[in-house]
Amino acid sequence: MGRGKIEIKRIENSSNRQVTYSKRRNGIMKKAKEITVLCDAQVSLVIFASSGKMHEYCSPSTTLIEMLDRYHHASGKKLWDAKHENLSNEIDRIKKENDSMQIELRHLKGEDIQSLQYKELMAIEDALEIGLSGIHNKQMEIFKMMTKNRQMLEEENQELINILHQHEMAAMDGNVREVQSGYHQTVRDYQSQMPFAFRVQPIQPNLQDRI
Amino acid sequence: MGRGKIEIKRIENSSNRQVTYSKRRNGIMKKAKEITVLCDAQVSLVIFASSGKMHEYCSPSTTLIEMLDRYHHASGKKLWDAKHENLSNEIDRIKKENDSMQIELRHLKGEDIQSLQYKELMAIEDALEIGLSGIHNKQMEIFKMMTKNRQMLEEENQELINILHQHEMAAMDGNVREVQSGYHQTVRDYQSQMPFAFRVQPIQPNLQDRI
DNA sequence: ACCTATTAATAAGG
DNA sequence: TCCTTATTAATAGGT
Repeated sequence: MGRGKIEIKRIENSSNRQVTYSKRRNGIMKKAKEITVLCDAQVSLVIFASSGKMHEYCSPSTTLIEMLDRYHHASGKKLWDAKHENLSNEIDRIKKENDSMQIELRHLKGEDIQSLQYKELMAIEDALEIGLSGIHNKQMEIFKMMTKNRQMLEEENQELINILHQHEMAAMDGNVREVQSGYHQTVRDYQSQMPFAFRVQPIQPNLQDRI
Repeated sequence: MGRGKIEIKRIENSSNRQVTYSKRRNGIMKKAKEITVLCDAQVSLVIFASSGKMHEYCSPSTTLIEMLDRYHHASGKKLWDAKHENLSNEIDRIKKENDSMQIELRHLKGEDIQSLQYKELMAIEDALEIGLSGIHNKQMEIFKMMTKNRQMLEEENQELINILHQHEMAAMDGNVREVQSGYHQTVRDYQSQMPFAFRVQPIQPNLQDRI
């Protein structure tokens, strides 16, 4: 029912698929509402797009939970117990994952290694050394950054001292009134003659957060 | 879409209502199947007629339970009783624990450390060094054990060589008959004069498993 | 999001 | 419930 007939098979063009999805989703929702009104039926409709986004409809005279209760009664399928079992299984699975990670962590921390065999010790040693070298590289990187930052601050300081010195010299020359009245202008001039990097602005804005 | 237009309101004629119900129910089911195939969507549809009779559709790639699970996550609405709520909470808790362990593991392995702060790097470094020293201690222990074991084997070897030598000397002395007839007795004598540790018995029973 | 030619759904009747 | 068919509704493709 459109400009052409389409086969009922996955729409490969993803943007067409998305458009068709939302049109047809609206269509189904509308049909669900209509059958609810026309025929006194009760409908629960849950749709997940392939993107994972969910839409739902539930007839206004009921709730999803009530529908599921009736489903349970009508079909005999135990949603609750099955759900319970699923959750338990998932917990078991995750707990196992947890345990093995915990063991790995303890081994890396040098704990619980009494019963380990030589090969296992070697593997752990390798992992630790790789980790340590990664950390050392990162530390070196930070160290270099700090050194560079310190140098820049020192140069900036020196420059500021020089400027201050010039300022004092100018004041000592006795031209006090000009200095007082033109103070702000003067400072602005000094700023404009300073290279950008030496202005009083954080050069490594978040450096303090990392140290 | 029929011989005439109808208003969307309850169909009062009960037999008309029933006919329309089954036609439209089929229509919705068909639409649900179509959107599933066309758009990669997942649909769960449960319909109760006013008679109480139930019909359902669920996309073949999933189950109602799975859909409800996803519903739970996507909407945040609680469908389950307290028991299930507890299980869900436990899953969340364990998953969080899992995640933090995973992060810790990755850090110890020198992964994902780009965004770390200096203090954190130091802590990881300390942990790695402690772990490494634990591993080294254990390795040293194994090494000492192996060395000791080797020494004992060497001494045992020497002792056996000496004994063999004595044996050969006795044989060369020409007392061949006595050696032949008394062979087993002789060996037993030699064994009884060996210190316990030098007997041919595994001194570190499972050493081979550890190397 | 809107348009519209075309197909699909279905109301009424048997 | 199934068939038929006139009619309305949904929607595919394009803008």
